[in-house]
Formats: sequence, C-alpha cells, structure tokens
Amino acid sequence: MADLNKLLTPLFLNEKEIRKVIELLFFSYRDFTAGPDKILEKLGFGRAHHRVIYFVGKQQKLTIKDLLTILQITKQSLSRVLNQLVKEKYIIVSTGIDKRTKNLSLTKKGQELENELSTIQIKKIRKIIKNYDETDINGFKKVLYSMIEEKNKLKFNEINYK
Amino acid sequence: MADLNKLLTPLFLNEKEIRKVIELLFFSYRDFTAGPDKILEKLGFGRAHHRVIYFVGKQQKLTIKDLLTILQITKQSLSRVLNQLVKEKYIIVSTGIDKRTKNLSLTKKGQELENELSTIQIKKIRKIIKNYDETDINGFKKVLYSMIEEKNKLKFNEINYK
DNA sequence: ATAATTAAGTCAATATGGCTGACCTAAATA
DNA sequence: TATTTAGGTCAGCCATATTGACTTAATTAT
Repeated sequence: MADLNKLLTPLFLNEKEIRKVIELLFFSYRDFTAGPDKILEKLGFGRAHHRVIYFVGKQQKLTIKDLLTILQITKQSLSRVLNQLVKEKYIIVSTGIDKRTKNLSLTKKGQELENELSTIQIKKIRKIIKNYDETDINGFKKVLYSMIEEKNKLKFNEINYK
Repeated sequence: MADLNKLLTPLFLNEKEIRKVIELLFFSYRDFTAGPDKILEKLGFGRAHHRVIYFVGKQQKLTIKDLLTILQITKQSLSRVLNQLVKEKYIIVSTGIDKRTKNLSLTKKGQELENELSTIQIKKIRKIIKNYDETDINGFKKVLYSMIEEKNKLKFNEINYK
C-alpha cells in the first residue's frame, strides 16, 4: 500500500521535493528580511518595528486593535515597540470617533523610514519578478496564499480588498 | 518619466501588487511555522531546536561548522540549543575522522521528533500542492529560489544536489 | 440607569534566541 | 615550529515574545 502510494505520487510531491520547499521558505524568508534589518539596527529598532511601520503606513488611522489582530502578538509586546516609535516621532496617535480607540498614523519621518525599508523589499521583488512570466508569478502568489490559515486569509483579503 | 515607467510597468509589477507579495510572505511563513511551534513548546524547545533537528536529520554526521554555515548564527547561540538536544538525547555527538570535528546525528528519539515536526509541514505542503498544477508549483519554487542570496543559493544546492 | 463589554494601558516576571567580546584547547596544516 | 581551524565556554547584553493581574474610560446592552 505504501508502495502503491509511492507509485501514484507525482515526482513533485515526493518527500524530498517537499523538503526542498521547506528549505526554500527558510532561506528565502531569512534573506528577504535581512536588508531592512540592517537599517533598523542602526536606529535601535528591530523587525517588530518594521511590521508596525509597514501596516500603519499601509492603512493610516489604523487602530491598536487592528494592529494586534494583524500581527497576532500581545498588547504588551506591541506596547513596547509602539511607544518607542511614538516617542521618536515616527508614529502619531490620535483619538478615534469612538473615544476608546486610538488611530495610528505615520509622521513624515515615519513615512520616510517606511519608504526606505519597503523600497529595499519592493526593488528586490520587482527585480525577481521581471525575470519570470506571469504564469510563474501567479503560481508563486497562489501557493503562498494557500499556505495562510483560513482565518488569516480573511484578514489578508480585508486589508487588501476592502 | 515616472509616468512613462508607470505606463510600461505590467500590472503584476505594480507597487500595490508587490506589497501584497510582501504580506503573503509574512502571513504564510508565520502560519507555516505555527504547527511545529506548538509541539516544540510542550518539550521546552523553540524554533531554533527545530532547525537543528531538521538539518541534522537531513544529513546525518553533519559537523558543527556545517550547521553554523547553514543557520548563520553564532557558535554561542547554537551551543545553547544543541547542548539541550544532546543532554535530552535527541542528538548524539561523535568525533569525526578529522579529530577536531564532531559529527551530529539524530538518535531514535530525535528521529521520532524530527518526523513528527516535519510531517506537519510536509502534509501541509502536499495538501496545497495537490490543488495546483506543476506549472504553478514550478513558479512558486523558482521565485522562492531566486529570493535567496547568491552565496546561500550555493549552500542550498550543496545540501540538496551534492 | 445600571451592568457588561470593549479598547487601551500598565506592572511584573519569564523565556527564547539572537548578539559581542574575550579567552581556551586540541588537532591539522603550512 | 607556527599558524590556522574546529570546537567550547564564560559573561553580559538586547529584542521579542509570553502569561497573569489589574486599571481606566467609553460604549453598548439590558
């Protein structure tokens, strides 16, 4: 039965091939985040700061709760990072219409940093994407998307297609 | 000129589309590692232990230097993690032919854990891959591969095609 | 009007996984 | 014989996450 399965499994579904995918994910993700990490380090920031700046930049007036839902970290973890960014004037906080909520927005300084960090990654992806045809890129995006948990797919769609 | 570039840029190279890719990477990578993380937590281990177990499992008799080159962390960082795995008998250390080196191998206990952890990720990928044709999967793999830095591509090829 | 829920904040303790710097031993190689 | 390499270790530091407990203020539900 195990042999039968082996015979019926297409080559690209072999365990060996799948292990390559695991490694591709590990290596590519690490190298992808390495660029911004260097800039952040000089400012005394880490990857967590980048995430906050990225998502606040994407959607100005984001609330703290939104950010917590996207990042899936605790309030306490976010708090440290966010307070630093506010104190150093990368992010500005205002009270929402619902006065319990707070709206986060990037300052000019914050936008500049966001731009610097994102540009590295955008250039990297654009450079890669140019070498492939739309079929490959679509495959890439489709497979990545399906790796996201259902509940988080909703989140992804919400922030991109609302 | 900027307008001209905009006109010449295919739709899937738009900044907005590229930002989606950035987010896809973030969400998918996080969800992909979430499964094993839960099991590791029960054992008092973290993702770093997983990486060590994974690569030692892939290539028995791996040396410490090999592992350091793959993981790109410091000796001191590896040491803590590795010593725990040795102490708790997931990994066994023997002296190499070059008596300065050490060969790392998984014990039976280690193999069982490796299997448990990898199975989660392998199943996940296999399930996804089954829903797509080979064209998509190839696009996925090709693009991921090209996201790896040149020097690390060599490393990836070395451990997979040597 | 009051009770319950929600958004946000805070204090304290803990764990993981990285880092640097300094220094050591033993074995292999130049 | 001198140098390089593989590995180890001590100490301290930092970033990022966690849990638990508790508070305030505003909104919503009863």
